[in-house]
Amino acid sequence: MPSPQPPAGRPTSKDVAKHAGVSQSTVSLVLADKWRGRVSATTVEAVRDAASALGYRPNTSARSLRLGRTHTVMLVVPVLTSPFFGAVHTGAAQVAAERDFGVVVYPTRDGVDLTPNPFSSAAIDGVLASSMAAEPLDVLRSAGPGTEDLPLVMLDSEPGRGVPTVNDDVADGMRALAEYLVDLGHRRVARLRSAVQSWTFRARDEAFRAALGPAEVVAEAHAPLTLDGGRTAALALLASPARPTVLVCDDDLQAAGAYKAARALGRRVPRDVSVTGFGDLRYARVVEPELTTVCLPAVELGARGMTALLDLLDTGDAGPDVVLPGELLVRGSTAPPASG
Amino acid sequence: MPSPQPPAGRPTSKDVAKHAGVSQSTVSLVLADKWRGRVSATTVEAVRDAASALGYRPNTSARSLRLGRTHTVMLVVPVLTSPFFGAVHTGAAQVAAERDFGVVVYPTRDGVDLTPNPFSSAAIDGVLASSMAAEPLDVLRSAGPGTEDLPLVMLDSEPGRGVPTVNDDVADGMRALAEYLVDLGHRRVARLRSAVQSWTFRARDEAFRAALGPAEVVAEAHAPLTLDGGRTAALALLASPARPTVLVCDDDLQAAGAYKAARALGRRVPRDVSVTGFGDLRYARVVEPELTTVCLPAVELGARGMTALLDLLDTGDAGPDVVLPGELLVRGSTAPPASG
DNA sequence: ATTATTCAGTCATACGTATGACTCCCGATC
DNA sequence: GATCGGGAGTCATACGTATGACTGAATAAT
Repeated sequence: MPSPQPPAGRPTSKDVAKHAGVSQSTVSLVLADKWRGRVSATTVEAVRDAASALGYRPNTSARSLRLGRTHTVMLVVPVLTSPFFGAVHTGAAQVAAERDFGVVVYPTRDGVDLTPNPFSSAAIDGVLASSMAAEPLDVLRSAGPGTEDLPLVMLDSEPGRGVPTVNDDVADGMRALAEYLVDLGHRRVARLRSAVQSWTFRARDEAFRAALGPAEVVAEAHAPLTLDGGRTAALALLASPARPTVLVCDDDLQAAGAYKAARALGRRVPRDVSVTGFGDLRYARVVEPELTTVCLPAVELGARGMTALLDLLDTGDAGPDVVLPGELLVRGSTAPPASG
Repeated sequence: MPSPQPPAGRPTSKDVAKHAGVSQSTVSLVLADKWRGRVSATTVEAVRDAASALGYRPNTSARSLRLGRTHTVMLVVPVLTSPFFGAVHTGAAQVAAERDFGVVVYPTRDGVDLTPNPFSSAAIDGVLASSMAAEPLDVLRSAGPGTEDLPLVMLDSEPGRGVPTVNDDVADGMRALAEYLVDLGHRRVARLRSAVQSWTFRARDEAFRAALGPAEVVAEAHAPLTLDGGRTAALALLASPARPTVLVCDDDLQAAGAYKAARALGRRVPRDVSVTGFGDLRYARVVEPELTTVCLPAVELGARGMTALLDLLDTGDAGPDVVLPGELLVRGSTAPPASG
């Protein structure tokens, strides 16, 4: 006949208390490091010993219930398969882990908006949202009651709209790129832009055009940030009667597609036409010739964004908007234009 | 003088109860769909109306505390920046969302093992772990007390060790690849393998060798699954005195590196040397010529894995081990060996 | 010697939900 | 007329934690 099992589930603070010969409150105090002036050093020691002896880990649900905070935030990204957003996630997750926060990632599937409502199933203290198609505030508002005032930090979004932002300095990168191309001698530029018209893409384009000086954009197309999107659009641009000498893409993967278009048309990169990308996570160095591109600090973007969000949660202030510098990486896909 | 604010936080089941003129229990019963035989149809209606009128969403922490289950699982992957694991995540997240589970992702950083203990900060009902360097069971055991018996499903791990698995049929893909290469006329094969020696890589290699027939592996190297890892190792393999006519890589990114090595040595792909990859998420079609590779159904892998895990949680049974077919995709990087 | 202060803890309660045990009422059965 | 059965709900409690209010003893100040 089996003796009545002691529960033997995960140990609770009560178990620790019993083991250390104190009350549950004391355990809680000690483990929350709020015992100064309330508990003696020897008791603190005893509680700590008991806790580690039993392998005690506080119950997250109970703590969340009590404190009204879940210690979990949501990261909103367009897709999960992009190395760029993977890197953003990496940076964000690292900071979150250091500050003992969990991260749940929600993919918007590239513009398809938030359905089903992701906030319904997860208990979230805040949101770190990166470049979305719709206005972030609208998105949150439409996500159901109780979410309007969820603390929010935006990545790569327009500053100064009442939401803290952490951005790449896309403008600076594009400016450097424009100046470099002009110096090479390019005057007729084709632009292969993103199909989705979010702020960050508009900002890039404006900065680029503003820095073109003697050169001008003679052809332009919009396409998804994919290999095939880039290839198809580039096919048209390269055949443009305006005869652009360089193709400036909004994304490295688009640029890789442009390579294929150029090849299909019998044009050599960079001899017959130069190509540039944007982003530089993985693709830029895979292709041949390696791609001249603007490198964005994706890991740091995620890290700084998460830092701002957690600061916002802890202190009510996310700190000043952050702008991280991009960097122009000159590689093999750009050359002076073919004469003529 | 401000009137004493009604709390005005998120509405609770008690608020719904008051609004509907019933007790909190009744609300709970109705919303959990357990009212049959206990609540009349009209009351059910009233409760539902009140709930949606107030925008009530149950408090996840309280529910978790009460039920002892968090409705959250952890997905363990080597890295976050890989399109392959991004796709696994996509599939897993989708299934989880459908069954109202949250997913938190934990990256092991490619073999660096689980530190700090990820299970301490998150409250988790189960783990879906994909190809890790260490034995999964050891990893879980070492993750601290209380985690040894966490429900677990493994992706791409050896079946029959007491843990439910969901695998790609890597063996079949490799067999098809070997036969294809032999048919092309290749006899001297170089193998560029993963640096980490987990089961899935061993299984691939064994299947490949077993199907080689008249051909044989004349050179072999281990390297990280990166561009530079592939390039460096391929440089040595291609210079091997055994003069392999084809380079079979464990990963598409490695294969892209091999392209660069070949180019550096003045060898053309596929005229002078054929190259094959493995995985096929994004990189395989970016490179030129496009890569002959074995395509793995990453999204479905994640989806089936999550399905198995949630079944395990719900019914105590994960169902039979799953094996998903891989597919040989013949593209431009393979050709008959150069004569001689 | 009395009062005030500090120290070292404990008590009790609340967070929001889910559920077994209970009550009450009305119609049917014996 | 007394008993039963079941329909329609409510009550009370537990989950594990955190914390403001309290207590008792010892020490310091007056």
